[in-house]
Amino acid sequence: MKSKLTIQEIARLAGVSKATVSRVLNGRPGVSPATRRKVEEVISRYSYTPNLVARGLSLKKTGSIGLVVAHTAERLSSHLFFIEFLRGINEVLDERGFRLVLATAESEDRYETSCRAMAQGGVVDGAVVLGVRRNDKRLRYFVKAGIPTVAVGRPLGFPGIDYVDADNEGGARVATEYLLRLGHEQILFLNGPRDHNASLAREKGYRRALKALGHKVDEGLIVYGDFSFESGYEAVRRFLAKGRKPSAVFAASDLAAIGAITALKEAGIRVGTDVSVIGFDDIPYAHFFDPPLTTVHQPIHEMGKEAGRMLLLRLEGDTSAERLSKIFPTQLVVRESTIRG
Amino acid sequence: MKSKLTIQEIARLAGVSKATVSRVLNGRPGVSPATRRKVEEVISRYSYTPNLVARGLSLKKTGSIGLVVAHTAERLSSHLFFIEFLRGINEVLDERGFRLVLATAESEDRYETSCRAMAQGGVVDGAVVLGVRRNDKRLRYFVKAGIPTVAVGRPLGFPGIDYVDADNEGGARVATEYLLRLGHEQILFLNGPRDHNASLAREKGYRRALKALGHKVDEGLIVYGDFSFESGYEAVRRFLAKGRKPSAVFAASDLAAIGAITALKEAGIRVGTDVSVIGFDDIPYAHFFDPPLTTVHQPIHEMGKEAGRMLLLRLEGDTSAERLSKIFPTQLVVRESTIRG
DNA sequence: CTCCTGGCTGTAACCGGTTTCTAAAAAGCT
DNA sequence: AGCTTTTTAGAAACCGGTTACAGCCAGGAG
Repeated sequence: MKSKLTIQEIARLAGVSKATVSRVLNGRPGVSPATRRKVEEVISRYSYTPNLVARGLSLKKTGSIGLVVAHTAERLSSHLFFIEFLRGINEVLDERGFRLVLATAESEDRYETSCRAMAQGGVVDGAVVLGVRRNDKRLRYFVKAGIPTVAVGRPLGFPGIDYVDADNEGGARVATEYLLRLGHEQILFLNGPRDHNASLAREKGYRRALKALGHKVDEGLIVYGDFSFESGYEAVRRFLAKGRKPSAVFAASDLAAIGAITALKEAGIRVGTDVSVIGFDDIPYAHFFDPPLTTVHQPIHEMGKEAGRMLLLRLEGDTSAERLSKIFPTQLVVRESTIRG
Repeated sequence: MKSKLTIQEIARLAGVSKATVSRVLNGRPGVSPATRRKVEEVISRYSYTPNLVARGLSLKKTGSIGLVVAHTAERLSSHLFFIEFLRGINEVLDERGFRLVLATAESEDRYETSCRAMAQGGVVDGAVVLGVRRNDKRLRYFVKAGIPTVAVGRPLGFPGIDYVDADNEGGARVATEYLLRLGHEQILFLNGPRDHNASLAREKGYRRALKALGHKVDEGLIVYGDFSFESGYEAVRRFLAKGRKPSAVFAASDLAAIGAITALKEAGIRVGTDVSVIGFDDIPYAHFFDPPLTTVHQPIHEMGKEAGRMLLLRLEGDTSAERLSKIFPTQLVVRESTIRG
């Protein structure tokens, strides 16, 4: 069994003290060129790497960032969001040597304990919280622990927290207006969960569009779900079962839109001809669907990168009280699930 | 600014020593009920949580598991694999209080340094490596550092490493035989990268099926790609450009299969009628495609859970030299991208 | 030649926990 | 009551780094 090399051991082998080795490792001044070379030689010969946990304890910096993502159970839509976001943020953080630590769980309570451990246990220097909700408990933990945090989605109730968000309201509004201009009157809105901040913003956009174009809001056309395929599917089935038939469907996620399309197809209704459907997210598969899905695009990858940049800024000492935030524009991508205008 | 609570501080507040607080925290014996209650009271009043980094240094256990995943650039197929796998393994690990730390990068060299830091820096107790290749460098790092590691995919060249894998060979064989029985003669095989172990196994299955049913292998029908949509799309275009027309396509990933279908459609070839296409993976969207994709299903979620269990076993002291491994059966899921038999 | 300055290096304290060892106190036994 | 055994609790060492501080030595100025 190889006993791990310690800085002490390297010091002994190089005939110097721990302090000197540490200085060499961190490129600090105060070491003569000759000694430096000698130590470096030993380090590379034994291919020594310092123990990051010990360093972390000493510096009170771990080099890890927590990525907190809602219990993932069956939420494919958030999955795709997650993966794109992950790629974006990792790109930025990895460049600076930060690692990502995941906090994600299926059940609410486990979720909470792992969040708490992460926030208070000092295992992360910063955190990114995905899919913030009203009065988000997870966010509260990080704030209380004094850990720099970036929220993805507007963190209502946390005035000091930096965030990135997509222009959910604008996107929903543009999509709804587009449907209205196509001549649709009855637009079924399949929203996400009631307490999800993004849902609120999208609903606002939906309502605004109707008002702006002089329509009344029919509350019976607004349905809440959880962004999933099933929730879209079931909502449309229930709607049809009541004997009503939507002229258009606007879903707050692509997955729910696909669910809706599936239900419509089953009922013999032709999507893109008899009825229009618009989704939200523009997941990478949206243009492979049958029919290719018209949807509201969010620049998720960019949002991930920006979240990473904000966090780095804070970690590298930007103590300005100024709250950082960036809202990314969304864009309607017209494909074939909407009727031709 | 709140100065973080330390065990020292709690000890002072409770009027005992650090050692006693530590014993209470870890439920160790040797503390009288009265003292224990007193300490617990203080802990909960100040809602103190021990610093996990310090604990990690002392115990030489961090409670973190590294999840190493190939540079994700544009590999959507692996993304979906990744997310499903993640859910599975997290389910098992979270239950035991382990965190997941990601090592993933876009560029090869960054990837390597972050892997090395993870392996040698003592930040993880164990590791899971996804998508192993021939002579995998990443795997080597972990082995050298003596960190328990589970590979996903058969780790050729690492006889001692535990692994989970899908029955790639069997799956490919069954799919190919199915196509042959449908009467297809010219089966274009869109494989993954040459050095990917899963690719090798799938190719073996493809060849075996042909031999078993008395067909010759036409080497010109085997093409290597990278599992991506584009690679499937381009491969089929090139094939068609040569004036050849496949009677069936078997792709080593669903994404590549979709790419192939797209190229075929563009050429006016009807999939499921003129030609059959089979994918591999059964990504969650496979049945939404047009046409719904016939594919080889892998129980990714289960594989994730099993990888987690293996790792836990090792971490909890199973030092048996016996190599652990589990091969999960794959299953052909027939939908509508193959012609009716 | 002495003194001062500045560069190099080592010692020791510290980060916040765990654990071994030992002393004191309490309990058990005759 | 006196002695042994057991329980309880604290002191101190340790995990593997970083860093403040102090000492040493060489070179330059006076």
